[in-house]
Amino acid sequence: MDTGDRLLTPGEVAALFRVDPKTVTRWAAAGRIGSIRTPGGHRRFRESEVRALLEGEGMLEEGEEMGKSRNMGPTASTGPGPANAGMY
Amino acid sequence: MDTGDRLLTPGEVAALFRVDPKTVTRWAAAGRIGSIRTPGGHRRFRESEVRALLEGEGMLEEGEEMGKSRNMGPTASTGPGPANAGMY
DNA sequence: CTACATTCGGGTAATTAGGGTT
DNA sequence: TTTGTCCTAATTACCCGAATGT
Repeated sequence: MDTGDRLLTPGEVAALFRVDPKTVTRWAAAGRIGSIRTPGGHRRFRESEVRALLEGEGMLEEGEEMGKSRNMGPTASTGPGPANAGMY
Repeated sequence: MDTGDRLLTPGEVAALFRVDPKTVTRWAAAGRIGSIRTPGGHRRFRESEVRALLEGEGMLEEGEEMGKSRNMGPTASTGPGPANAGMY
């Protein structure tokens, strides 16, 4: 696996997540995503980390339509579950 | 590989379906539509999947109305079919 | 050096999530 | 069973001027 430590700008990450670049900055400020700062203060993000966040819980299970059984299974957090701090 | 399609916000999908954003959120929670979560917890939907759901009603003719018989037999499937888009 | 786009900061609306109810 | 509306809290989007990167 290529570590792919290519650095992405806030605008690139924002386009991938369909959010505002300012939002990506807030993620970095909140510690939800690692960031590298340039000497001038701008942020850069690792592509590998961004991709991991994108596919973290997107297209895993896709099988349904089989009976409407309310499967109260355990919360299967597949993959690197980011510590959700926002839970009231 | 990279799906490379645009992401839609719940409000966008709700406007396409003429429903409340809350309903779209319920669809995602029920697993009827794939969703990508931002680190902040908000959902984003793939435009290709949404369009497939919007126009996918025409290729399968399933005479199925709103549930009047609440008899959930073994073959009671309320759905147009497995719209699996996960091809890796 | 100038020119342009982007990204800093903060501050304030708009949207979304979640639960419960009709 | 599905959808719509109520609420509160969190997240996100757009506003500005100033600084940074190419």
